[in-house]
Amino acid sequence: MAYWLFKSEPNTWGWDQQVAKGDVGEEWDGVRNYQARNFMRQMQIGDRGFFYHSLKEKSVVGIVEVCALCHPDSTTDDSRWECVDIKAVESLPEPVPLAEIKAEPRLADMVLVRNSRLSVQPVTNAEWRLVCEMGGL
DNA sequence: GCCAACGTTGGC
DNA sequence: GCCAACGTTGGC
Repeated sequence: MAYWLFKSEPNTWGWDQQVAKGDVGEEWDGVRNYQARNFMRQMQIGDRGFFYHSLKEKSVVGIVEVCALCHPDSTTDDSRWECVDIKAVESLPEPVPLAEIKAEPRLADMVLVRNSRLSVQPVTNAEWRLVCEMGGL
């Protein structure tokens, strides 16, 4: 199983909305970036991901699971763009702010630190465990 | 609100 | 195929 990170502007699509969708989940649509799309193509059912709020919050707030493989993005007719579906699994007891991630030397190579603009990112097993721990899981 | 970093576009 | 110009994102 692989780990990922999904980034969203909370005023566009927030964790509360994701949770409200329940086990049905929701398309992670609107991605218009080849790198991000290519990562979504690699995802398998059951892969886990962090849900990150950008802008004012800048925190990892929850954990999601991939519940549908990559398919055409329903928000565009452009066949280049595809996305997976994800569903909320659980909230982090303690959201992990970007500042804490940056302050942790073992997380210095996280894509979130290295390339903050990429909206869908891979996360290593070690990074996953550490951020879960920092979030109180 | 500003600006740096990055990706995309289009002219040559 | 290169590179300048432009647009977008997101941290500060």
